[in-house]
Amino acid sequence: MALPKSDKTVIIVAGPTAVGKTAVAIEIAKTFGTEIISADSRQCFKEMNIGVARPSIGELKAVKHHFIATHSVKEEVTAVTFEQYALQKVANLFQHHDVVVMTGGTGLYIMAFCEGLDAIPDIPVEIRAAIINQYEKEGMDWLKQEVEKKDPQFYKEGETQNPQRMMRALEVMEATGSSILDFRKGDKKQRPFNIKKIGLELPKEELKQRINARVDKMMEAGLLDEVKTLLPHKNLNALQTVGYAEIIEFFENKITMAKAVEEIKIHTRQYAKRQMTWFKKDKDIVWFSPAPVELIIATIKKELALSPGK
RNA sequence: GGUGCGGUAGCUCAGUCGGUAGAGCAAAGGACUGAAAAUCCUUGUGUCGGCGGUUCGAUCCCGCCCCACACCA
Repeated sequence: MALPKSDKTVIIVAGPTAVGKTAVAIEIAKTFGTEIISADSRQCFKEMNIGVARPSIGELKAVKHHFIATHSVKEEVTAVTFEQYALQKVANLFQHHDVVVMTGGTGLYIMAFCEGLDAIPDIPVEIRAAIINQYEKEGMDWLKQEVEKKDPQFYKEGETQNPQRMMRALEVMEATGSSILDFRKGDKKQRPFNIKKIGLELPKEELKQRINARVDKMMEAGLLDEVKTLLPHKNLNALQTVGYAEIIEFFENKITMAKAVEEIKIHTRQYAKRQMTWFKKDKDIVWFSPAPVELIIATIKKELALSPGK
């Protein structure tokens, strides 16, 4: 590609939950006198704080963060929302900074930012609602029949056991008349800036202990109260979240509090593993231990000095 | 001490009218293009409490013992 090389760089700090991304990102941002964009599908909600491990007030003050507590759980936030938000934000920040830091654990959001998503027309809300409604009433068999009938290609190649993917395929077909497969070009967009990706990882046992400790701290910090105020919204997508779903079950007397806490720990571990599976596939990521930060920063500085365009 | 009910996968439990056993959860691995902290896929595992007896064959039937729980004393 003959695109002119940019002297602007986004440093992305990825990794599993509870590995210590926030602290590292803040140190990097301080080093470069810049700001942070959070790539987290749950920390963007202003009603969710304790349970999503939002950075502390002190941390947020130390370095300006974006996409934190910017949206309401009542809004629909997706990977596309993030892609647009982050591209806009980065463009603004580059007016005064050469480096911007992005950190977060939502792999799809980071991918959307770095490579873009294939353009698919917006789906009218009525179509989506009707499909969800009917799926809830008639179940997977109905969904499969519909997709098999209307988008046989997807039925052959897609994940026919996965209701979310099947409903997505169906809504695209019904709204556009074309298969979602035809929209998936899979080509990666070029961004007008450089991207450096670093990953943070810890030995499994150590991460487990950090997760356990963090969950206990969340309980002490008042997770129960936070979830209680969100009970009226329990069906919203934002509330389908580790740490919230389990406490909701407790409030509904389905499980004990001890059980809820135990399940949060387990589900957080499973989530961390899924994150690692995603990020390990990305060969652009250079992996580090979260400590010492100095090593990470020294490596970044060296790379930036070598990087073309400046 | 007596009676009852149990002891089966890491956990909760199902099952075998006698032919060496299975679900859910957990665990391990994976996928992922507009719900992604979501959703989905794949895969183990067992001296079936112990010792005897009956039987061609016992985890299943019988006896004794051990352990847990409940009730009665």
